[in-house]
Amino acid sequence: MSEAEVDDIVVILKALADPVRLRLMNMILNAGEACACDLPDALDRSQPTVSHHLKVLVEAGLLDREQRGKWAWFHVRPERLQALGAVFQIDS
Amino acid sequence: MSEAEVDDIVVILKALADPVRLRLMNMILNAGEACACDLPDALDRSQPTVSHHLKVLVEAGLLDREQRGKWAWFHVRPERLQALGAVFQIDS
DNA sequence: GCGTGGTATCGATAGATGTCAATATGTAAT
DNA sequence: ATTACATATTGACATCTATCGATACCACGC
Repeated sequence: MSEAEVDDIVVILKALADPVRLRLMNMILNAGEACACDLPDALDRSQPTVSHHLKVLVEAGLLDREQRGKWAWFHVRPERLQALGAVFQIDS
Repeated sequence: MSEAEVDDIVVILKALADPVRLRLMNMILNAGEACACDLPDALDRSQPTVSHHLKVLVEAGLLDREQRGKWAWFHVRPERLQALGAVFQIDS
């Protein structure tokens, strides 16, 4: 594992290693997509806090952001999760 | 995903979400086992720092500690890594 | 028991992080 | 343009964390 690869995987892991963000990922995976407007209530966090967590996940490459009218919708990027799996299975 | 399950997975993710600990896991996975005595040099960190990181990994259930004479040896607990995989593949 | 060497814990410190209130920015309808 | 509402950014704060030096705690051989 190169130093760059370690750093990249750490970005993914840090993004997931928070209860709010893990629940976000789980919800969006299960639903297929989610509107930011529903998330503060669903997570019992303020709107700025949710916005912050969404940004972390997008910057880690784990979520895609799509603007629909005034609403922001988010999807999981599965290939980014697979990068995680590759580290801990049959690999060097 | 229950709240307890989220918290448990977050413990695993937090444990892995550090470059030193990720390299530790990778090294021990590849070698099968590792002696604590070799790790400060291998990771370019002080002995207390490495000891701290090993403790975090053991407490997350990711490593087993085995005392052999004066030396401490560590193994990966693969079932704990599989718990991670279960979250992000075919699951609820 | 005593000394030696490996490992863990303590204390301190600098930097990162989660949270929210306040505010700014964006988007669309009127 | 103006209003309304969805989202992002800023600023501040408390908490957590990675790190190391100093020190304590083992396990063994003598």
